[in-house]
Amino acid sequence: MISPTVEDYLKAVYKLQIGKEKVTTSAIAERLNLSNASVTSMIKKLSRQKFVKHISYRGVVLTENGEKEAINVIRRHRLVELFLKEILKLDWDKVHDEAERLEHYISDEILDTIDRILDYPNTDPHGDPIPNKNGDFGSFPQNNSLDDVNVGETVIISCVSDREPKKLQFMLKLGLLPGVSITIRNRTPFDGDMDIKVGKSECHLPVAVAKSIFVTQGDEKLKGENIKH
Amino acid sequence: MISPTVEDYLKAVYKLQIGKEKVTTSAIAERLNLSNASVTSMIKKLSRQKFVKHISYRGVVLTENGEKEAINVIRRHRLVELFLKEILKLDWDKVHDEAERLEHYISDEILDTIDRILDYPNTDPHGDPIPNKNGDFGSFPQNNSLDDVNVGETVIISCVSDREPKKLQFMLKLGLLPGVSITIRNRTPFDGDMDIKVGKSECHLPVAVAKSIFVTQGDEKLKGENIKH
DNA sequence: TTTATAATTAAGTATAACCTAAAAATTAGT
DNA sequence: ACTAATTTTTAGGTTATACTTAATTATAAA
Repeated sequence: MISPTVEDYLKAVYKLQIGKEKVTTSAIAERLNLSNASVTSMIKKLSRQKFVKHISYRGVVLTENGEKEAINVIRRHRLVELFLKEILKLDWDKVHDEAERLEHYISDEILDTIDRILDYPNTDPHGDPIPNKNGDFGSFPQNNSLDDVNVGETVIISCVSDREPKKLQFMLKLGLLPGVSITIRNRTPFDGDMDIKVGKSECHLPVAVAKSIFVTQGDEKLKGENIKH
Repeated sequence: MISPTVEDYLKAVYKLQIGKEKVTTSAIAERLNLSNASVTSMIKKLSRQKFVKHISYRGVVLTENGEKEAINVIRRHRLVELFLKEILKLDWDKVHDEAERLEHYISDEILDTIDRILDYPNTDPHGDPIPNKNGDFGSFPQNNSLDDVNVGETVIISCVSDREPKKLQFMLKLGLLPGVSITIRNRTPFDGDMDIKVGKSECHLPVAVAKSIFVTQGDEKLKGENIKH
């Protein structure tokens, strides 16, 4: 069996690996808030178990099997999140932390069931894609950070980063949810904060929040078809 | 925090304590399949944490707090079982094992929610009572083992023991579910097997199964009002 | 009162996951 | 290319949880 801790490492490597070909020890250490030494020794274990390929001093890459396991945890996490939100009506900003625990204890049978109940969804409550049972994510349009969008442009929120309940509550208050269209009105020089239009109202967005919101161009096809709020 | 293992011990003590005033080390050891020595050392730990009162060589009793925690785990277990059966439509004989794991990881908030969704039920899928949030079980009529019922009597199944999927599948096949009325037709001498009438059909019941079925007298009020199959 | 049974203590194993400090390898700056 | 700074690894722990067998001690039964 694969321990919760190992699952967390695999998930971390998977996420850090996106767009790169190697993941460094210190990147993992930083993400999981551990010392480099701890990470090195866990890497050795993961390597022994053939979840990663490790070249000393050169970082790690997930093996095919490691990636399979990582995607599986992500699938469990995101399906559980959506289940908690849609079926149990848990608050948007709370589902992440609950799923973070439960993802390690959901059996395949239960997972299949909630997948069916939710009608095989493609995105979780934050807009992140849910891989299907085979580990395929389907095709999603390119995402940019809202922080990188030019003044005057109109974009659609595709997903928001999920780990900070405080930020999520703030976004919820402003209606900044996946699927929502917004226009950049203005940018404050120096600090990078922005004024945006959401629906009919205007509001001010700290740059830290903008960095946590990912968007697609307004004219592109809406990301995901089953977004439910 | 209270570990899954400790929760299992508390549950075991609680169940063994019913009808007795002390629980012995060996009774716990037998139920959990552990050596007496292991149990003794865990008892010391539980005692330090004030979950049990232990008098050396004389057995243990749950403290008020220990009982509270035990009932809480039982509540989580039974609500999860019912949730899995009623909402996720998991097979009757599978819910016990799944709940055995999940009971340790369900937050209060999620538990409250499933309690509400199930409309504050009183009994789990095997007919066992579910304590409410305050730890009260409500009043349930006296249960006897089907094995103790005389030939000719008609009784209603109140609950069945939940830990043996094989037995549960057998009962399910014969329609022996909580709430169902049965009549004892005949008993085989020596082995104690019985012939019973369930609905319109007659069937033969091994004594081992009869011992796992608990019943109330047919004329008494039906145990629990919210039994759903 | 001896004997059988049950419970406890002693001593140790196994696993999992983490740490600091020191050493070694790599990378960056000049 | 060489030195310095940074990163990674190794060495050598710690802590926590939960289990074991074998030997001892206490209790209960004959």
